[in-house]
Amino acid sequence: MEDKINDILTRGVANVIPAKNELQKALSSGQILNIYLGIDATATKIHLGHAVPLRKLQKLAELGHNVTFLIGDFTALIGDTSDKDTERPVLTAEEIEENFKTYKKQAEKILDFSKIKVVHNSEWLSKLTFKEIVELTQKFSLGDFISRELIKKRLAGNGRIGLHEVLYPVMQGYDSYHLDTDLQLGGTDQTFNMQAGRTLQKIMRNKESFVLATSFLIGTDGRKMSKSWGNAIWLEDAPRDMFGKVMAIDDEVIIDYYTLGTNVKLDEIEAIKERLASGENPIKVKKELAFIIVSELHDEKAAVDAKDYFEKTVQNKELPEDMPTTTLDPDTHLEASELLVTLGLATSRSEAKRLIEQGAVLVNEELVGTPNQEIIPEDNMIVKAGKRNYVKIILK
RNA sequence: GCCGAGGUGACGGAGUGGUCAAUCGUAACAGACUGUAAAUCUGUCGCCCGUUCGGGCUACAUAGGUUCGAAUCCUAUCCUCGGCACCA
Repeated sequence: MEDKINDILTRGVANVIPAKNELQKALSSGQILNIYLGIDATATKIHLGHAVPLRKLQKLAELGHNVTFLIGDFTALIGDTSDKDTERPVLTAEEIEENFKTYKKQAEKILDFSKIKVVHNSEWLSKLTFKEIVELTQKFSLGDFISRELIKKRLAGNGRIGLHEVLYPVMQGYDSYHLDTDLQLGGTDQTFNMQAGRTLQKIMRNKESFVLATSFLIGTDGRKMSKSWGNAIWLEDAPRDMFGKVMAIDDEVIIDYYTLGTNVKLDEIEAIKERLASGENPIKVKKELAFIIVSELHDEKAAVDAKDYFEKTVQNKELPEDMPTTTLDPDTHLEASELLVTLGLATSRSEAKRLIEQGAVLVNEELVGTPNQEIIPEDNMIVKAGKRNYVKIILK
């Protein structure tokens, strides 16, 4: 119990407001807390970084707290046409449900929804009257809003700030009030908005509540893991891809991945840190990490296969046993460049030509020298273009 | 509505009459190297054709036009952004 609380309070935590030890007291008191985490209703894909607060939510649910998963469908329902940057189309209620279904399928790898209540904030936000909204806005100060770094920058430049943007923290704060929240979770980018909930709980209920902001996970290229950078490990990545992506991370972030991306116990992670510090080859540790991540998000069998595949194809440069096959007529005599296109190893003949000229194409382990070299297909002939793409030819 | 800026390849962003299939960065791909699918280095990065070297086609919001020649100039249209105005 104490261990679990300690884990919740330290692992991947960027900030606890008002203070870590206060939250610890609340969590240890035996009291059942109202806890929630909100997501954008447009979200459909989850990556390992998104999963950080989800893991925390799950652990809190396991401790028996009253945990709510909130779908922020209200802004998606009213649309946000003035804010073109974020491309928020108006979604119908059906689309929102559809989105959540895809989201949930992935989130279930981490969350046990039988322990977690799901709500939509349109349920209460759409019912607020203008009078109520005005009263709510009175409780916030514009100064706080514009003193944020990002807003300041936009004000200083000629970036435009829509008035409605001021209302987002207000809405989020009202969510928190409506759920009578004791603790709100979110990524550290949500800290400001989450604090609005504290503000309202204090003013309207005279109740102290907590905000726990989780850290970002570094992506496979060293920058913050993000949808738009293309450096994310997605929960739905196929096991072999996932394994490979983990292997591609910088050695320096191995411990971050253990901490933020797995459920490995903190003291075990300490031991791993020791091993790395003592000069153990990082690739070994990284392989263990990749194995754990794949096991947790898929299953152990998939992890065994992915590890095996990685060792064979990447480390030993062997050909995999189960490579894609294409059936060809024995009479098809094609030029090498054409063959690559028909096999789907290149999208155009120009590309095929380039690959051949770069020495990337092997037929039965033999280098193909020129693009117009004629290839006579044989049964079980293996055509390889680059390190990772191969096709086995089967004759009709 | 008015004024201003602008719409270029996956993205960011140069180019403002020929030397532009279009600088550069990122991403991607290939090769070398490596404990790794990392990093680094090198190369490639519209399509099609002929073995180097070239040739052709399609492209710089859309449609026309000027010109021997346009991503670059003109006209119209559509769209984006910012400011101002209007809002009975």
